[in-house]
Amino acid sequence: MQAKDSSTEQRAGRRSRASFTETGRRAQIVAAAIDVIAEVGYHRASFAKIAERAGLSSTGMISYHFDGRDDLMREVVAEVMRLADGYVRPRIEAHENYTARLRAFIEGNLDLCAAFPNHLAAITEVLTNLRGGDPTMVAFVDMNEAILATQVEQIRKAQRAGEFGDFDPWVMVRAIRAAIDDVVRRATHEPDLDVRAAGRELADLFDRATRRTS
Amino acid sequence: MQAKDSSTEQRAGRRSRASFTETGRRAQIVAAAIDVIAEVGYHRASFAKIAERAGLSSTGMISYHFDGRDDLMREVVAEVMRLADGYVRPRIEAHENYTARLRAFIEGNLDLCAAFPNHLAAITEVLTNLRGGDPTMVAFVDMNEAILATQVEQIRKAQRAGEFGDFDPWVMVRAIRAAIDDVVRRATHEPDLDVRAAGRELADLFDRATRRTS
Amino acid sequence: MQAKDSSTEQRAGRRSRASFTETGRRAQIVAAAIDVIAEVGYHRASFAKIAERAGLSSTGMISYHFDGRDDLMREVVAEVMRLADGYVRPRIEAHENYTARLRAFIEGNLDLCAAFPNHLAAITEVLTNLRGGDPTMVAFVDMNEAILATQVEQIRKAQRAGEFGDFDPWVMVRAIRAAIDDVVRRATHEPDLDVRAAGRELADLFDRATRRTS
Amino acid sequence: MQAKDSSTEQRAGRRSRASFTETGRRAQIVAAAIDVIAEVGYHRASFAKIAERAGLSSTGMISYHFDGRDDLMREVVAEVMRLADGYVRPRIEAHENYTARLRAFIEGNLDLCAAFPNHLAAITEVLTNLRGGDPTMVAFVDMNEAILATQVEQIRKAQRAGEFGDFDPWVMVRAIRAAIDDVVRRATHEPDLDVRAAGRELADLFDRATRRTS
DNA sequence: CATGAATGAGAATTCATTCAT
DNA sequence: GATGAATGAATTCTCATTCAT
Repeated sequence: MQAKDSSTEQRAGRRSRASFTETGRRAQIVAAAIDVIAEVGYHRASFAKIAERAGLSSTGMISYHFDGRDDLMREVVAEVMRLADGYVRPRIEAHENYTARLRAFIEGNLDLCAAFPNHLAAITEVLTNLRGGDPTMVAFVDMNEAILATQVEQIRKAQRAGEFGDFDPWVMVRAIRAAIDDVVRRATHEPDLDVRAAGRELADLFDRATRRTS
Repeated sequence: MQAKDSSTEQRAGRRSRASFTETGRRAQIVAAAIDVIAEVGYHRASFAKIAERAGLSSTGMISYHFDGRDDLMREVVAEVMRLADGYVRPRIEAHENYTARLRAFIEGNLDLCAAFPNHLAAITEVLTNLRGGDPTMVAFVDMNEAILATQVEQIRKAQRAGEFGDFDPWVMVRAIRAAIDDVVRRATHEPDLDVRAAGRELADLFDRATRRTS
Repeated sequence: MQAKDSSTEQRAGRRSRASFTETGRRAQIVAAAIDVIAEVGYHRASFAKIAERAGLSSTGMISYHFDGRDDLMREVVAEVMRLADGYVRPRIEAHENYTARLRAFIEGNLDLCAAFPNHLAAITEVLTNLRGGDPTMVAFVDMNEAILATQVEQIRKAQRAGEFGDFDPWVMVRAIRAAIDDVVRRATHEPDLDVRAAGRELADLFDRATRRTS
Repeated sequence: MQAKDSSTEQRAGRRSRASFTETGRRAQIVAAAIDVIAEVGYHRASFAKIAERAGLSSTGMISYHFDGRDDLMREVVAEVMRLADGYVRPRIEAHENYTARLRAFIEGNLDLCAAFPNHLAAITEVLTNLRGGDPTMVAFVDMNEAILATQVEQIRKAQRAGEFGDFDPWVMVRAIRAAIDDVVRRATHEPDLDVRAAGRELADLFDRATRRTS
C-alpha cells in the first residue's frame, strides 16, 4: 500500500561509474526540478528555469547529466518515491489491521505533503502529464500501475479478512489516489489550505467507504 | 450539483453578429480542439494540430475565429459545460432525495463520459492545467469554484435533512470531483475501461461515504 | 512652392468608369486610412484597422477598391496634397515678394496642420517610410521630388531678384520641409504643442536664414 | 550640444558577466542590425534579415543574446550614441564661442554620417518610429528629449551672452535636428549626395538663423 | 566537468489578399 | 457591390539539445 523501492541502480546510467560530483550534481538538479515543477507545472518547467534554480549557468549542464527531459523526469519521480516510501511506509507498517493502515497511508501522504509540499506536487504533475504521453515513458506508467496493484492486493486481503466490505478494489484505490493528489495539487497554490486536516477528513471518508456494511 | 448554464450569449464576440458559417466554423474548431486536447493534453494541443484535425490549412484560421488560445479554451469549456449540463442536470432533477441525486450526478457524469469520451477529458485537461496558471483565466477557476460551491450547498442541505452524515462537504465534493476526473482521464487512453461500471462503483463508494452512520 | 495638382485621373484605375458609390467608398476608405496612419503610424496601419475605422466589416472591401496597399497609400498622399494645395496655395499667391511667400508657405502648412492634424501627419508618415522602400513606389518619391524642385525654382528666382541671399536652394528647401514635418509629427502626439506659434517661429527662423546678408 | 554618454554598464544584462564571445556576438548582431535598419527601415528590419546579415543561421540566436526586439533596438541606439559622442563631442569642445560650437555640432554630425552612413541612419529610423510608439520604450524618448534639453540650454547661454539672437531655442534645436536627420536619411539611399557639403550648407544656414540681427 | 554559444524546430499571431456567395 | 471566410507567408519568441573550448 505504498511506493515500491526504486533503488539507485534503476537510474539508467549512461555513466557506469558515477563520481561523487556527478551524483551531487544530479541530486542538485533533481531538487531544482522538483521545485520548479511544483511552482510552474510540468510543461512550463523548462531546462532554463531549472538550471537557474539550481544555480547553474547553463542548461547544457542538465543535458550533460541527464539523457534528455524524460530522464530527468524519471529521476524526479524516483527521488520523490524514495522520500515518500521512507516517510509513509513505516507509518503504515506500524499498524496491523487494514483500516488503520489505510488511514496511515492517507494521512501519511498528506502529512508528507505538509512537510514537503513541492515533492508530492511535482510527482503529481509529472504523472498526471504522463498519462497519454509519449510511448517512451510507458515504463513509468507501468511502475505507477505496479504500486497501485500492490495497494489493490492489500485491499483484497482486507476484504478476505472481512475487515473491508465488498467493492471493486481498483476503483477504490484510484479514488483514494485521486483525492490525495487533488489536495496535493491545491496545496501548492493555496497556502491557507490545512492539508493535515484534509488528510484526516479523507481518511474518515474512505474509512466509511471501505468499512464492511453491518 | 451540476454545471451552471453558460449560454451562447456569453461568448461575446469580436464579431457582434455571428453568421451561420462563422458559428459553424467556430463549432468545428472547438470540436477539433476537444479531440486534440483529449488526445495529447492541454499543452501539446497546438493550433497546428487543432487546425489539421479541423481540416484547416493554416493556424491563422483559428486566430481568425478566436481571440487567441484563451478564447478558444474558454469556448471549449463552455461547450462541454453546455453538453454536460444538458445531459446531467435532468438526471439529477429527476430525483428528490439527496442520496439518489448524488448517485445521478456521479453516474450521469460517467455515462456522459462513455458517450462523449473526449468532451469530459478535454475539460478536465483544461481545468487541471489552469490551476495556478495565468491570471488571465482566473474567471475560469472562479466559475469552477462556483460550481463546487453549489454542490457543497446541496450537501449541507442533505446533512441538515439528516440524509447525509457529518463530514466536511468541501473535502467530499473535491474527492468526488477528483475521482470522476480520474476515471475520465483514464477513459481516453484505456479503451477497455468500463466507464459506466466504474461510475456505479464510485456511486456506491460515495453513497457509503456520505451515508449517515447508524 | 506648393503641391502639384494630382487629379483624379492619376488614381490609376482598374475601373475605367468609377461609379458614384465607388468614388464615395474610396474617399471614405482614404479618410479612414489618414486617421489610422496619423494615429498608429504607417506600418501599423493595417487594413483591419482601416476597415474598422471606416465602418467596414471586412478588409476585403479595401482590397476590392484599391490595387493593394500601395494604391491606397498613393491615394492618401494625393488626397492630402489636394487639400494642402487648396489651403496653402492661395495664401502663397496672395503675396508678391518671395520673403512673404516663404512665410506664407511655412505658416500655411502649420495652420493647416492645426486645422487638420491627421492629414499632414499621415502624408509625412507615408513619405518618410517610403524613402528606401520598394521600387514600386518610385513614382511617389519622384512626385515629391518634383514639388521640391518647384520650390527650389522659386528660391532661385528670389536669389536672382536679390531678395534672398546666396545659399544652396536644395539644402534650404529640404531643411524647411524637415522642420515643418518635425512639428507635424510631434503635433499628433503632443496635444499641448502650439503648432501655429511654432509655425511663426519657423517662419522667422527661415526668414533670417534666407535673407540677404547686408 | 551632443549625445550624453551612455556607458556600457547601462546595458544591464540578463547576463551579469558578459564573456568576450558574448560581447562580440552582441556587437556583431548590433552591427548587422544597424546595417539592416539603415537599408530597409525600422519596421522591415526583421530578426530574419538581421540574422542573415550577421551570418547567423537562425533568429533564435538573436533572441538568445537579446531580451527581445526592444532590447536589441536599445543597444543599437546606445551603440550609435557612443560612436556619435566620441566623434562629435571633441569637435564641439575644441571651440569656445557658441557660433563655432554650433557649426562643429552640425558639421560633426554630417562628417560622422559620411564616415558611418548606416549608423546615423539607423538611429534616426529607430527614434523616428519610436515617437508615439509603445510605452515600453518611453525611456528612450526621454533620453532623446534630455539631449535636446541640453542643447537648448547651450542656446540659452549663447543668447544671454549676446552671441545668438532672440528666438525660441526649442524650435531652433528641433529644426536643426530635423535638418540633420533629413540629410542622414537621404544619404543612405543617394550615394551621390555630398553629405559634408550639405553639412557646411546647413551650418551656414543655421549660423544665419541664430546670429544676432544687427 | 562546466560553460555558454549555436542550432533548428515549433509556437501563436498578424497580415494582405483572394474568392465564393 | 459587399461580405467575411480562407490562405499562406512572415514575425517574434521559446525550447531542448549539441558542441567547441
